[in-house]
Amino acid sequence: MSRRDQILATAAELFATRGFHGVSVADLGAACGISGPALYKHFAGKEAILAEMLVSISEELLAEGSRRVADSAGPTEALDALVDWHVDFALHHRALIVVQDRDWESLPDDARERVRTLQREYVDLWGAQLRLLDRTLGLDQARAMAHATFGLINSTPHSGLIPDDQMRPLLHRMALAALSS
Amino acid sequence: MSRRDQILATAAELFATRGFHGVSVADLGAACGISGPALYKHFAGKEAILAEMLVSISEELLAEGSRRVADSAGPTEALDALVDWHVDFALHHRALIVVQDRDWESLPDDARERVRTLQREYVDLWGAQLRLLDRTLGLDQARAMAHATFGLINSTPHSGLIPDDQMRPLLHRMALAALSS
DNA sequence: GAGTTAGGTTAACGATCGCTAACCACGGTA
DNA sequence: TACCGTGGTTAGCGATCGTTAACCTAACTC
Repeated sequence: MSRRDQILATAAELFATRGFHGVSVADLGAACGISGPALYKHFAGKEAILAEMLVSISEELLAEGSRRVADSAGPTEALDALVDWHVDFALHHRALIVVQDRDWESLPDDARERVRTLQREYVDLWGAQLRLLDRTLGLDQARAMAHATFGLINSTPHSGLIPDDQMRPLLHRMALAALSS
Repeated sequence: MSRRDQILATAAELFATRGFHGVSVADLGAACGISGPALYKHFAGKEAILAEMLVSISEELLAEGSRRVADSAGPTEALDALVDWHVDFALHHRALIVVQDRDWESLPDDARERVRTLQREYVDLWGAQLRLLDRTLGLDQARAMAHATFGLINSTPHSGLIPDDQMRPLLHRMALAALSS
């Protein structure tokens, strides 16, 4: 893992527990084993670290989500694949999930707009499958259902009460039940 | 509404959108129509504002939740009443819901411990009803299910895609379906 | 009418913030 | 061997932070 990647991973953990404004560049540097100003050899600034983190995970969520939908035979199978993917992502990147919906307001304008666009596409990816299952569902209602399901799955990092191999099927089952209601 | 209450309400809005560390006392004072240092006539410090905010909503959630469970005939009715209460609270206090699970790490030690205790009791209130419905459910599994449901309902403030009178039944239906899965 | 209190003000303090400047060590290369 | 880019260091800058101090004014009380 390059130093750059180490900084991104460490920043995700620190931002997740203390918030973007609650972590100083000196803190972040120290957690990486270097001094604060050394970070500027790898990133343009503190905001640039947050931006790269959030843009890349938004892209990854959307890309793999799109792939899974394309590989599915129908909306039921697609939603199952989407839930599986999102649960897997949330369990493997707890810190990133927390940072994404907590600190995206701290992004510089261009990155914030990019993340918002990617997230909207990801929500609509879910919404489209929901509307194929229920033709009476409105666009915004489908979006709201997708959003609520993200909330359900993303709440995982806060708890961590049971081991992952129990948490995964539990979240999968609850999410599908909520979407099918 | 007293000035004290105005400060608490304004702080909830600002903390919700910019985070605890992202709001200065000067910002908060200005949003209340007074100067920054004037806040110290009403609160011991910035952290004390956050503490009062989070402790009081944790107490309110637990108190009304307990009341609704006590007034219910059985676990199914109790869970329905709990969902109804939580959805109602989340829709009426969007800002507080956001601050509660974003900035509780910024609380001073004693308040953080108090909030954690109240939240644990609230989670167990839900968990107990879930375990009455399904005797095979473990304690931590029931807690995890309650937590996931909070995530589903609490995600509402982020979206706001559809009006409240549509959002309320949607969340209620999804939450109950998830809990009954 | 004098005194007290509640609720404001501005000024300023020390700490900490993000960031830049200046410098240094080292590995690869001409 | 001379040189240059990479990735570090420490010192320090200006801005902003939470907080305190000193002061002011209006309302209420004895």
